[in-house]
Amino acid sequence: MATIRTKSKSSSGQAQIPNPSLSVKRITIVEVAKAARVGTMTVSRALNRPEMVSADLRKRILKTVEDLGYIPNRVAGGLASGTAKAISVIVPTLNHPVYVPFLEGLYSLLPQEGYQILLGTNEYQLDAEENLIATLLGWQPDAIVIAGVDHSLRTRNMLAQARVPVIEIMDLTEVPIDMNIGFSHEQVGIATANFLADRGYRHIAYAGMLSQLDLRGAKRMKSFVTTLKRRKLGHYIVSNDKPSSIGVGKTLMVDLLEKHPQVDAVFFANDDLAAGALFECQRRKIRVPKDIAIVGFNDSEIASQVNPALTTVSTPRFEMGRLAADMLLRRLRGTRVDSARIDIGFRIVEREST
Amino acid sequence: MATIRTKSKSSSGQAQIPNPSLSVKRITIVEVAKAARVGTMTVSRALNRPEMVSADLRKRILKTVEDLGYIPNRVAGGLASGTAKAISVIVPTLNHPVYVPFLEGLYSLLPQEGYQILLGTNEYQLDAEENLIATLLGWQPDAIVIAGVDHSLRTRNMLAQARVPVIEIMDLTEVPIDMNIGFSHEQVGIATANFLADRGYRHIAYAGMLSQLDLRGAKRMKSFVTTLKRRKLGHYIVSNDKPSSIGVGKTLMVDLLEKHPQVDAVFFANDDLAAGALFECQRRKIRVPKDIAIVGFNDSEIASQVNPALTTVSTPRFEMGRLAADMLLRRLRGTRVDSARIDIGFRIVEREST
DNA sequence: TTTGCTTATGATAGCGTTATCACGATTTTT
DNA sequence: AAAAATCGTGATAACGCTATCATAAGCAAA
Repeated sequence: MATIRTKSKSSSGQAQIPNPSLSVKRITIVEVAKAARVGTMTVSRALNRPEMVSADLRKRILKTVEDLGYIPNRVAGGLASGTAKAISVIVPTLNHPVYVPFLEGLYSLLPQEGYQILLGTNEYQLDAEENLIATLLGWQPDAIVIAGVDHSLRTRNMLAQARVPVIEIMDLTEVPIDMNIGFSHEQVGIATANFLADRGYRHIAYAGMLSQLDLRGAKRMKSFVTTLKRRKLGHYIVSNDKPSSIGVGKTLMVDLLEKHPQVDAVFFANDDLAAGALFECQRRKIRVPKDIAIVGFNDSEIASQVNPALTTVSTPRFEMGRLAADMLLRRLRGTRVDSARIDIGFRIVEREST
Repeated sequence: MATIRTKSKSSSGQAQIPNPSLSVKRITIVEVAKAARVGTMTVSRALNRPEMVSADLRKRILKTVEDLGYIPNRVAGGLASGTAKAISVIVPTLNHPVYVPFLEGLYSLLPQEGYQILLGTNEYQLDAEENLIATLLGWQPDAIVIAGVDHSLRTRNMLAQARVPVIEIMDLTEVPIDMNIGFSHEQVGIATANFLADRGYRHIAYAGMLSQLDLRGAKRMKSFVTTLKRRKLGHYIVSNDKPSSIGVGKTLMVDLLEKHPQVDAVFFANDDLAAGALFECQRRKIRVPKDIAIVGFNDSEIASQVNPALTTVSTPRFEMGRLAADMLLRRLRGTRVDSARIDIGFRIVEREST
């Protein structure tokens, strides 16, 4: 099937906007002040602390601002005030269902308080993280949000020296750099192992990425396996180091069935993987949960919609983002934040796949 | 199933970082210059245009920078140079499978060239778009990327007056503000209608959101229906104004089967909706494509993985992002960009659901 | 040798805001 | 009525960097 493009004149001529260097001078606060016959400070106040300016003057200034189409230069304002009204956010990747809901949680609160989010992704490379943080710190953010609690020493130092609120999310640590919101991945592994063992499964596998690529998954895997061992049950591991996706879930399932045909339950590193595995079972007419039970992780939408619906571990990602934003805002307002470390918990959601 | 939290001391005491206002003075370029016994300009050059500084001096300066842990203040630099090295990006929402791959395309090129992405979402509200743009323009971005080609007059004016490269994406228009990369949603509607009609389907439906919430979907729907009419085929529409998701796909399918039981093919506004509908068919033992054919839109991963795999319209989202980034970078480097409007096309991918 | 041309470095003046202090004009208190 | 406090406004000096011009040193050309 060939790519379809519009038949007619597909691409028109030159770009229409002239060279910016020739452009007319932008309107600054000085122009506004002149036009409104006041000082620049009064304009600044009318915009930022309206209650400090008398009602009629404020009205006049706001009208002038509107008429001239003045847009305050945040870069200049940031330099002058020392606070750029920006918050740096570092996540491993956007290409994973976990981080988007978390970001939406942040976006649901921060912009309306005037904060711009500066998003950086390190694509799971720990060394890239250091550069990324240096870059993001250069914007003089008012706070930093970073996924995970396992950072290089240099990263920790840079973050601590930034002398700015830092919040580590998605995982828990006993020694946060500053604030920390998340849940215990070790506990997830234990709970899931017990859940499956209690339901009578005897040959239980973990499937996901390992090592650097999914540090938190590795934590779940470790405690999952330890728990199974303690309960003297068969345990198996299949892994794949490609970025997580439905297709990789299929591969993992194929792999698992080949290597360990006796397996009767699998805990996947996330719901996409679990769904991919489920689809593969459908194709092979393997009955879920009768022949094999599947447990996902995150409670993404897909988990509740497939047939059979997936048992999974519900993690409050949106809420984590919102709570993180809320804690930061309170901290930035100067309010004391009394718990620097919040265990937001998780829940096993039992559906039809176990 | 109760939420599980770590048993022990769940939240520890106070945040560890002291009040920023008490903090020691940050290291600036002046400190570096003093320590390296050079002028500030030489430090600036050593960092930004290393070829302008003699090799030994450069080495000394870079070592000093390293020793002191100096991080250049981009806000100050941006103010001084007039270019903040930032690019504003406006998308409707993150909560939709289309925008993330597009953003990844941008992220695959812009940060490595030193540009920070300033991301804003308007959650589909056109009036929010104006505020958002004003906010983002305040950062003096070097360029602006915006999803869609249908903007309010005010928005168009603000963008044009910003005197900065603007690139509209995801859709095509004859009158771009500046640059434009996308494909024709009208053509998608026509092509899909013809595709289904040619395969013998006679009672064909469109299912998706309508109106403001999905302007581009509405364009597809319109030309889809027009084409069906021209071919004298039955056409039906079901819609729902909740944000698109797998669950909504199920609802739409339920709705459709109830209102128009004679339907034999459906074109969904995206793959998530289509997948949700497919899952509902599975539950009801409706055979796809025998009883009803399903076509999705976007070629997201889920489309190729479900059973039966979904026929869908492949849209190059990542590539669109990458191409947009590439065009912007060339423009920012001063190179002439010879086509201001690119029709990137689409492809119907036939799989098992038709 | 003198002149001119590079090249490497530094001094200085902004960039567009906001913090701060100062100053009248009011209002309140004594 | 005088003194004190409060309020609204503006002048000015940063904020930390880079553009620009000036200068010194080195070297080639005349």
